[in-house]
Amino acid sequence: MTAVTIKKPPVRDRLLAAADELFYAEGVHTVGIDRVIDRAGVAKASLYSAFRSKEALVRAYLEARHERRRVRLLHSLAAYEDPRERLLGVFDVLADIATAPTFRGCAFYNAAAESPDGGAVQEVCDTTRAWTRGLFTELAKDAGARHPDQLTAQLMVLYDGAMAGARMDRRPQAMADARAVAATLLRAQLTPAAQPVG
Amino acid sequence: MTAVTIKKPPVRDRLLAAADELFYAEGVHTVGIDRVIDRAGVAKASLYSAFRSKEALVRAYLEARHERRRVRLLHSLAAYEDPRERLLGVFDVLADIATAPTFRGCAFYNAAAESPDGGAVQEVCDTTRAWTRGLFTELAKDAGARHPDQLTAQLMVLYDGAMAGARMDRRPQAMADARAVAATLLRAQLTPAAQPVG
DNA sequence: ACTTAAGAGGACAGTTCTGTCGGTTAGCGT
DNA sequence: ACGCTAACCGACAGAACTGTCCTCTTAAGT
Repeated sequence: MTAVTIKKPPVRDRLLAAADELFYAEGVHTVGIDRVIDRAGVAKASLYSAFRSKEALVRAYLEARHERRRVRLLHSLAAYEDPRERLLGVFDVLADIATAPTFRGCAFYNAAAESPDGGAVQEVCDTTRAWTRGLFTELAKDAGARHPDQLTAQLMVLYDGAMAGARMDRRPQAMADARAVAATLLRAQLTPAAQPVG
Repeated sequence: MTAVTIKKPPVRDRLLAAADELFYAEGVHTVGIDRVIDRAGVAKASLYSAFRSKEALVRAYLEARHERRRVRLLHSLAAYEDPRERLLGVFDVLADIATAPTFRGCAFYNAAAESPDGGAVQEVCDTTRAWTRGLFTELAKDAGARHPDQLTAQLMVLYDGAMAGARMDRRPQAMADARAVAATLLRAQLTPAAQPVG
């Protein structure tokens, strides 16, 4: 053996790519293993050697989604100079995502809708949402918000609502609506005249 | 025949009640017919005489949900005098709904997440959302909003986001967050100083 | 050239799902 | 008392699903 570097065959990647397309487009429960291995061009035994079970594949699919979105967001936001623009830039990225013809809403919410509570899916969702919340808090602080935690909670509502609305109404414009609301909220948190919300 | 009034046996109601609990709690695709008829205490043949197929049962389940929510909303909102309070009252109703231990987000979004696009589920969702949108528009006009259509779009984002956030984070407080944002938006649409968002 | 391991392909078991059908029981009006 | 219908029970067909296992091919390393 020549000090093999843990060996990383493209089998895993092909499986994840196939799972990503199918699971997102039709739901993790609707799509069976056979469909995935067919599209990946992989034997069933190979799948079960790469992943313990279908649930493990679903989990990996969601984690890969999260990682890609994380990178994309951070990369896009890095281009902004003004911290307020940067915060609103999140919704510009979402608008981009929602215009894709394959867009079908939040992969995590979708998976959670058809998965048992307390399972692996919920775990990944919690992690993902915690990261998003942390991002918003950071952005809110950088933008000079007076109540970053409150603004974070409100931005999460906008984030979730924009994703859900764009999906259900097939209307990417929902992202712009959310962005407009976010701009209003941010302005209110910077203007000294705003009163605390009760 | 004694001018039978289309006959309405309780079988259908028991089926719908069982379907409501199970489909909402675990997802329409996860729950099989056998589980439904078990809980309803109904024979399988009875189910298929009352509904053409499982899809028809799912559709009826969603339509019944919509009807109940419609009645509940209209009834609750009728108690308000001030039209602005009435608009925000929608989110108070949602807060009530989200505190129920069985709350698991929007039944329509959940069903859509695991159903093929363009099917019966999407149809019911479209109808439901159109009604909700109409309600918001009406409330926005009554409240004296300057741009009712714009406000409606934003309220839809808040509605969707509150439902999604409360579900994913197991945090009914998201409804209050959305209400606070709605109050800010409404105030901005009434104050002459607000500038158009764009 | 030989060895070895990875992966394709597919059969298989065991379960579960939807939808249908026959046989039987209970209730209800007449 | 009788007949009719609604509904229960269960068996069944046919398909689809997850996960395991076995065989054959292929490619890479020595």
